Amino acid sequence: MPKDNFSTERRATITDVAREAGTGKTSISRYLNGETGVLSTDLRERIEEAIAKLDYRPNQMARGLKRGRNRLIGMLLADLTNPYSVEVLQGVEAACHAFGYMPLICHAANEVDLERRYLQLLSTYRVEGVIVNALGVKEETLETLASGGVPVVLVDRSIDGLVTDMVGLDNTAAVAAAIRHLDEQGFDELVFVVQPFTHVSSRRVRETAFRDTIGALGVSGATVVLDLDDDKLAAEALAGIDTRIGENRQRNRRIALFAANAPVALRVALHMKERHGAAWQRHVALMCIDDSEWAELAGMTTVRQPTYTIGERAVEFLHERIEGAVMAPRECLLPGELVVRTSTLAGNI
Amino acid sequence: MPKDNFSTERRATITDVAREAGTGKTSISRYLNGETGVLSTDLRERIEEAIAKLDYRPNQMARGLKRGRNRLIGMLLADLTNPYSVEVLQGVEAACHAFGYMPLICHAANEVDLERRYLQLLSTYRVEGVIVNALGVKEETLETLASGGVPVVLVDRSIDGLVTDMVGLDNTAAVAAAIRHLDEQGFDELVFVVQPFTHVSSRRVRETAFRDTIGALGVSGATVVLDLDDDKLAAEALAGIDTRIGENRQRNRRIALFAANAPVALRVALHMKERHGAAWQRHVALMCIDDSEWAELAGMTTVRQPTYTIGERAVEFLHERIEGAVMAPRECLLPGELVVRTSTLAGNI
DNA sequence: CTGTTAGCGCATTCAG
DNA sequence: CTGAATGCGCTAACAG
Repeated sequence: MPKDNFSTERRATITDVAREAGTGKTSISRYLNGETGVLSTDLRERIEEAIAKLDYRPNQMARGLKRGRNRLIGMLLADLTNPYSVEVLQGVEAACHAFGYMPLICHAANEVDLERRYLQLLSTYRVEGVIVNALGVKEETLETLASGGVPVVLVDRSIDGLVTDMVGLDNTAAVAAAIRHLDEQGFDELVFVVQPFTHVSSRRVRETAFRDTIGALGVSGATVVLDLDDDKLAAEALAGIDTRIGENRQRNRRIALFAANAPVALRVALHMKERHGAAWQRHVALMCIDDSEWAELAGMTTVRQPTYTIGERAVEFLHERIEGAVMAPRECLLPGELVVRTSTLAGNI
Repeated sequence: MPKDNFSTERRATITDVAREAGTGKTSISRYLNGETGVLSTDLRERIEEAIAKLDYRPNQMARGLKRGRNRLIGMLLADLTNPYSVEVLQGVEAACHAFGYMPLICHAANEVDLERRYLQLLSTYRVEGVIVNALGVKEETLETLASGGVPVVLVDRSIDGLVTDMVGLDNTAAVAAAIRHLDEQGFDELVFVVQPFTHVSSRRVRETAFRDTIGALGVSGATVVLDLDDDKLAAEALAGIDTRIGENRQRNRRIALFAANAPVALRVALHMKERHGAAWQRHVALMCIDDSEWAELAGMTTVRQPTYTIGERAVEFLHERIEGAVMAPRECLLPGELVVRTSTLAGNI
């Protein structure tokens, strides 16, 4: 407990400190801003004492008001439930610290309305920039921010009609690598399982890459859309997968399921377990993009995204823009890493 | 895009709006604060027009500076990697919205230093209250906040020497229920696996409850400390568990592992898988507190915490304090729910 | 019903 | 080297 902190209610202000130190506010301000060497040793000591005694902390709000910059940046996340988001977040946080920013984290919980509300809120807090990983915000919503001089960098997905910096996985390469692996392991038929993808660029790119790659490789396969938010549709999709598996079995063809991300993979896995029991992995091969914590436990092959780096890079881009860099929008596509586990190994199925 | 938003750089201020609407700032302020009915229809319309035209957004910072309250509350999380945290967070967010707060989320990534830094940062941003789920912050650190008039509510764990509102799981009851279940299923020996628990109250309580309950029930058992941050120590602990399993096997006694939380359970599960192969669950029964997403996939029995409610309740408590409620510190212990899955069923092992 | 005035806590000229 | 004065955007008295 700070000595005799009698001022139990109001926090000390710069004025209090100045009075306590027997000087003017300016000197305190100078001290705070590290304009050291410009202050006599004597004065500096008095200031330090006063600050300690009063347990003074400069008010960032007031500071921001004056300077016009509050070191706040917004981070809009579509879904913290997805480990991907948390991992990216860690990179963002680390980088923020390095640059002296404070991230204002907004979790939209997959609700488009919330996304819009948060974006507005962020703008009222005058964040200096925004990192967006959103589900459905429209170009216009972000555009008003951007045209207000607030830099925006997109993570994982781009947004139609909006040209800004963006950083994410090199989906095309990742999908191709995955399929090549599956092909090498001798699977005859691939099923790509993905959430409704028309409005989410990364899903769209993955799906396209899937079709392109199997086409190029001459592997047979199809896309199945799995809507995790609609039980009825989901059930149908899963049933469809079951039939497909059955057919291929009969014809003695080896089939592999390729989930577009971890949530999809989990849903599929749960279904397969329900259908085939605890040993479901002996019946069907499953792999996915995103290396979630249970992947190792399930022995599931995945493509690991460089999530941490993605977060860092996003902040770097943002920082440059905040500092006034003016250049054409950049797109940073980082490579994924194929993590082969038993689920897709030739001998296993 | 807002009409002729020429002011591409500076955001419009209340003064701009006043000028545009041909009135004074006060009226604008009144309009913003919903003091409607106090404004003539004509004036109100002009204000609305001006606001729309200028795409004006009140500056929360300035607002907070004046009012002395910025509607910001801090949320300090020890570890977002733990699904528990994310779930609590969702409750917090929902409640914040209901009350009109904006949560400033700080993720300490299990680093005590970061926790302290964040707490300081929060105080410089003049948050109106703080919700803390921390690993190692000391009583003093929080005390300076609390004595500065900033309400604090603790989540999941209490802190020695600090008396504040706290909300979490009823650990004692949860552990007892779990052990009763294990006992009913005929396990002869229980091993409680927990991270170093001396400094984390919830772990301590769980461990005590474990010993008390097996004592009362006359079940044999022991506690094993598993330090997830120290590979060497962890390996030893896991080896210890292995021996224990071996011994009990020889004597034909049925043994069950009870992990104190999800991260511990995952670590144990991975080890068992490595040791006994994919069918490890046929060799050893494992259950834990925290119902993570992979628990269902692994068919693992758990105690599900009312995470969402915990988050909500925390905000409610905080809100009351912020509104000035003065009363003795409260402790809100919510009941867990035993989720029985195959991992601990009598016939399974 | 409406506008004027005076700060909130701080950083920044500009004079000593 | 130091301090007094000014204003950031906004709200809250206080007058009209």
